[in-house]
Amino acid sequence: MPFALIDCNNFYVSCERVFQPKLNGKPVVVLSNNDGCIISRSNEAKALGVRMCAPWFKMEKLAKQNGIVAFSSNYTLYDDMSKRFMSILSTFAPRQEIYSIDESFLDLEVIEPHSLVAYGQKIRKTVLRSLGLPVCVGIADTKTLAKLANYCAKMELVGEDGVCDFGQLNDAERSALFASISVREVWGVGRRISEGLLAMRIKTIEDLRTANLKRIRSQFSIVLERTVQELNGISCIQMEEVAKPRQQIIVSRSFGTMITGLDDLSESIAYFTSRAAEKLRQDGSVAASISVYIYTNAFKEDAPQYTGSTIVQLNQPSDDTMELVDAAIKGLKEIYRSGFHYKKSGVVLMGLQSKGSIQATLFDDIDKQTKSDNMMRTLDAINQKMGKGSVTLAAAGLKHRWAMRNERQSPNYTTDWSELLIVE
DNA sequence: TCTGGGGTCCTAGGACCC
DNA sequence: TCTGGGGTCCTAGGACCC
Repeated sequence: MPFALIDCNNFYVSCERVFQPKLNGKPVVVLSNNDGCIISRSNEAKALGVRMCAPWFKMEKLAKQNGIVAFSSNYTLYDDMSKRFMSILSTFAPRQEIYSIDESFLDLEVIEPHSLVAYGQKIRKTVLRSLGLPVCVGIADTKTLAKLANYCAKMELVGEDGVCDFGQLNDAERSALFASISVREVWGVGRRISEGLLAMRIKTIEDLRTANLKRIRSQFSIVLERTVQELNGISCIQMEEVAKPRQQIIVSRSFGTMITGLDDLSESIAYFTSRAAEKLRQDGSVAASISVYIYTNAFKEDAPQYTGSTIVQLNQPSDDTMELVDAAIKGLKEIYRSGFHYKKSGVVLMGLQSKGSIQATLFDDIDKQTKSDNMMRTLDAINQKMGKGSVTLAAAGLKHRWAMRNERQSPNYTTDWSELLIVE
């Protein structure tokens, strides 16, 4: 029962290139929030030795020498492109699991085994033609293998034109292929686990596939045991068509400049909490508690370091921005210490539950609750219509001295009429 | 000067109870 | 008073992912 994994090549870079085709064939990178480090690279940038997660300030010289074009990340654009991508894919299979912003599993059970490769090609061509994004397709009997087949397609190890179907390989071919790839490339095997595996002399994917299951279970966990099963074609990880409701909502940022005062920190916390509360209401959820944290810059080893964090319980689960901000500021005051240069702060909404499931009796003051709901609905409606952050709490401030840098951001081509691409 | 942000799941260990 | 085992629930931290 074959799964396909479709993954966009260098997704963020490819999104930028759709609107600036002259960048095709050129080295391009996209930077993280705050223009901190590199999170997406074109193949040409990879060929120049630009590493994933490399700090941008260390790469600027190389960039200048080689004409690397850098963009600040534009999540509004990427999210919109992602929605279009997922919508196209949904027409190719009865069941789809959206796995990340640029990856999706499809259930290809209904496709004849001998025509899977051609079907994969059709998916590729359709996405490229209608959206301009290059993708690779991996096809196999389990999700773990489909991820691996996708990797093989991307690296051009087997398959052709960006499609790899493991069903086309016989046992000997598969073993030889797996023996040539590091175990680190397996979905679910990260740095620590690969180190542990190495100590057991398990280096390649073939080593892991043929490893003793009981030993894997006892030395590691049931998770890795399932991975080994999946490498052997036994499907243990099912498709999840309906996204589970989120368990927590995090909003955090590094600051564009160091800040020291409680006022600036309070502004940032109020602002982040407002954003988190918006997401919470979009999900139709309420939070039972909120965690607040602040960091100094760990990279500045000679500067005094401090991290503070705390969790504030709400009187009752809430989705009201003002209540959440009050709680967050209370938490911040507990953990704030003067005399430090702060680099980052953040909030986490926790204990999320569906608003509908909260018993009416919990809302002891119905009147107050209705007022709050109306206020939040209005707030969200205005911000939706007029743009993010049009109406905010005074506590979130206007100066935003802590705001992140994003000096190289592209326009919101697809979501803002005033930023449409102009063809000259 | 300058080093991302947002998630999930599992496990171990402590608190508490019988 | 001490001793013991077993169960549940919660939380913190680790590991992983994109």
